[in-house]
Amino acid sequence: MHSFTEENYLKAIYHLSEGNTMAVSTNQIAEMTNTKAASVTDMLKKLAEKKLINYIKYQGVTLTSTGVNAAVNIIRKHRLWEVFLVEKLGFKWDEVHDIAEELEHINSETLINRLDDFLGNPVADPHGDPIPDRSGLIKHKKLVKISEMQTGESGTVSGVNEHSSVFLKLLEKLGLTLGTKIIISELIEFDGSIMLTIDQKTERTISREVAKNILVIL
Amino acid sequence: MHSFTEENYLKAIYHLSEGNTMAVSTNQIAEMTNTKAASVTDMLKKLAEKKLINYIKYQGVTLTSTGVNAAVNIIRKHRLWEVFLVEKLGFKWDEVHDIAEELEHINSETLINRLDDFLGNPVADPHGDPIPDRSGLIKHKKLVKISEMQTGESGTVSGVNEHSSVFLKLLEKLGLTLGTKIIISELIEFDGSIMLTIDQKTERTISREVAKNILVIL
DNA sequence: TATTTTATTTAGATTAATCTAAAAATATCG
DNA sequence: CGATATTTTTAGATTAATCTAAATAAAATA
Ligand SMILES: [Mn+2]
Ligand SMILES: [Mn+2]
Ligand SMILES: [Mn+2]
Ligand SMILES: [Mn+2]
Repeated sequence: MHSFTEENYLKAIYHLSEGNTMAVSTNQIAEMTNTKAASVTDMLKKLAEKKLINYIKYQGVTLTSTGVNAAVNIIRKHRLWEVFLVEKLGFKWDEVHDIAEELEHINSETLINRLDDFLGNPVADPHGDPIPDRSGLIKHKKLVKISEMQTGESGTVSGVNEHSSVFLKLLEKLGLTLGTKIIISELIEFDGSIMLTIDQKTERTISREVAKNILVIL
Repeated sequence: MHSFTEENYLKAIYHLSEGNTMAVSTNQIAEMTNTKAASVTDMLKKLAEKKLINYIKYQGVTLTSTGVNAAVNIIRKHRLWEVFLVEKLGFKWDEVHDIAEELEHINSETLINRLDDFLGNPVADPHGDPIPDRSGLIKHKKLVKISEMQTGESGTVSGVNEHSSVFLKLLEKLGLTLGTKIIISELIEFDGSIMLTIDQKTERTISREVAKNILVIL
């Protein structure tokens, strides 16, 4: 199969491709993988050789369909392990990412499919991100940033754009964990901060910066 | 911490040291790790440098107490993951070793201790091998090979000396899985094979070779 | 468009883990 | 004990992944 390192590059390219249709640049990959551009170029040659990416010198890269499959499979494993850690071992949602970074490289189709069944075939990980099924299919939900909502609109917190432990801990403190129902009560013009009602009870104001990183289903 | 490879060498040295008090030889390690003696020598220098082994040129190696701790911790992880795979994911006892070889290198003290609790702090893995507790303590049971038992003696199958899938599948076919009660009915002088009664019901003959690899508690 | 800045690639080294072949040490046996 | 066989170590290469510094291509800007 692919090496630990190759897998991490594939995953990085996949995440950088999400949303935009553009090719991914060498520097973007270097930043995401904490390496230098020269190292990335070397690896890109190798991945292109293996037909996992489309690579033209100076023009950036896209994943081939084989490459997408490989990346999605790693993401499937990552997210299922995160669910396991939270649901079965009692970890908190801000504690599981680093361990899942290791577990996602364990190689066994049977293992991951049995884990999937054991967990009850979850559709989302502890951060609300969708879990690809065993055929690689991802069911994306229509999510909106709180910062894009209008006064009076309501929704359910269902995802985050920022996965750092500090941010996730903050959301807990604010009572804005997944599943929480919110209603926008006021948009403060002065600094863009947002007043909202949480679970029909608490009234709270959050900064635009925080609002941009919380995703809701309307 | 230690690299994947270093961990595998430590584990190999530990297993080769079990039982005998002698120092372990370069060739033994090479055989166990599927490498060549020259590669082993290189690694031994490195492990000695890190104070994980006592190494004198041409004289073989022993683990230091730091080395033993490291090795025991890997074995703890290996065996707990094996229990998880069998008890929670429904794998059979002959299917889990290779996956556990990968999982044993996942680095998280918290993870493994929570897994331990989740599994109900098992004392033995699916092959009957003892699981070190979080302080590294191993409770060895007094086990006897069937080949060393006398006519009339009885006991409970509680371990194996051979972990290959073919052997484990054979034991299942013979009805000699862990927990099975046996009574020695006759020792066949001609070829050393052994007749025994399984669970007070079935009468069976097994070869000396098979008998040598089944361990019982009297 | 020419110049300057930025991004990317190449060249050349380094480190970890491995190997083969040769040299050196130890063990075995007549 | 000394010759022979075995084991272990050293020497020198190789491969994967990384780096720094220099060269080159592309993009931005004056
Ligand atoms: Mn994650
Ligand atoms: Mn996640
Ligand atoms: Mn095992
Ligand atoms: Mn086992």
